[in-house]
Amino acid sequence: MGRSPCCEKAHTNKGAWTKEEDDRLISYIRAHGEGCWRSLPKAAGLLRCGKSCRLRWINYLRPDLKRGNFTEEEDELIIKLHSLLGNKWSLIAGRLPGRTDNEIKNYWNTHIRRKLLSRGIDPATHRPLNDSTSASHNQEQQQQPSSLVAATATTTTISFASSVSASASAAVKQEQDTLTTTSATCNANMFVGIMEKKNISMERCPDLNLELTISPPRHVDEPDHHKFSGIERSLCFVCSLGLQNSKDCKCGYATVNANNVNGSTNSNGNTTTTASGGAGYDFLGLKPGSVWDYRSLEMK
DNA sequence: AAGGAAGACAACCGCTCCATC
DNA sequence: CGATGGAGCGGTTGTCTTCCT
Repeated sequence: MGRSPCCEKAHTNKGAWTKEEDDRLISYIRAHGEGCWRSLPKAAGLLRCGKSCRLRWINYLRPDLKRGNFTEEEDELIIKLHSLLGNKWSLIAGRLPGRTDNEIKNYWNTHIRRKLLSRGIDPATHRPLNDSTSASHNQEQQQQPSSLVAATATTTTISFASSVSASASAAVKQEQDTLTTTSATCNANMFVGIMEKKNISMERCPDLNLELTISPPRHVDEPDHHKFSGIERSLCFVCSLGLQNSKDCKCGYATVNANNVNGSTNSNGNTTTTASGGAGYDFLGLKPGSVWDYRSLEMK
């Protein structure tokens, strides 16, 4: 296609940033805000590529960054999220306030990978290293149509490695409780479809129970927009993921919601509606009362 | 004390996604 | 609807530091 380079490499500095460059970048962003990274270097008087400026700001200079060592809780959360999301570092970073994707990626490669290996866990699959079934299991999943995978899945728990800390175990237990005590039926095929659409590989969730029944729990203070035509109903799994306008919606929310939106719809047609107040479920640490908008994970 | 190995992390590169024209 | 460009992401590399012999 032959696109132009993002900057004139001949006239840009590379390598470590100097204090002066940092100061220039900070003061410029303080004055003008983030964005327009391509034009920022020139405007700020920096001999740097726009991408380099963006990276320096996001990974190092941003005022809301949390520096210092990762806590044990953060460790376990990263492991848990990685088992769900794979190498989606930006998504994982979105669940760890003050941490950047680059930081987490580096930390994973230098610390957690080794930590898991020492526990006898494959960092890539989150299954025991000597588990001969894991490889073939994954292979089967890749070869089979998703519907077949769903039909043949028989495990009943979501496994986040075997030797997690007590606190992480409690968190997992809480999520499992949330997942298994809800009412509406999750169509396994639909779930696989969502996972595929969102690029979440089923390989990453090897033990994920595809026969889960899943929905937000019922709550006495359920907001009115969950009561379709005045009748209280549970959201289907698609809607619970924040994909209320999806054609995969099975609960009818999409249809009803088209006429009764409590939020906004962006140019993609993706609703950014969230439930206000009321019911609480905590899938991946969502605030009580929120419907999971997948994009909200990208918090940078 | 010196030098090599390993670890840690900042930064770069190339690709993809998405909005705009 | 395809081309284009900006922004963001994930993989990889480079360099500095620490550890070990």
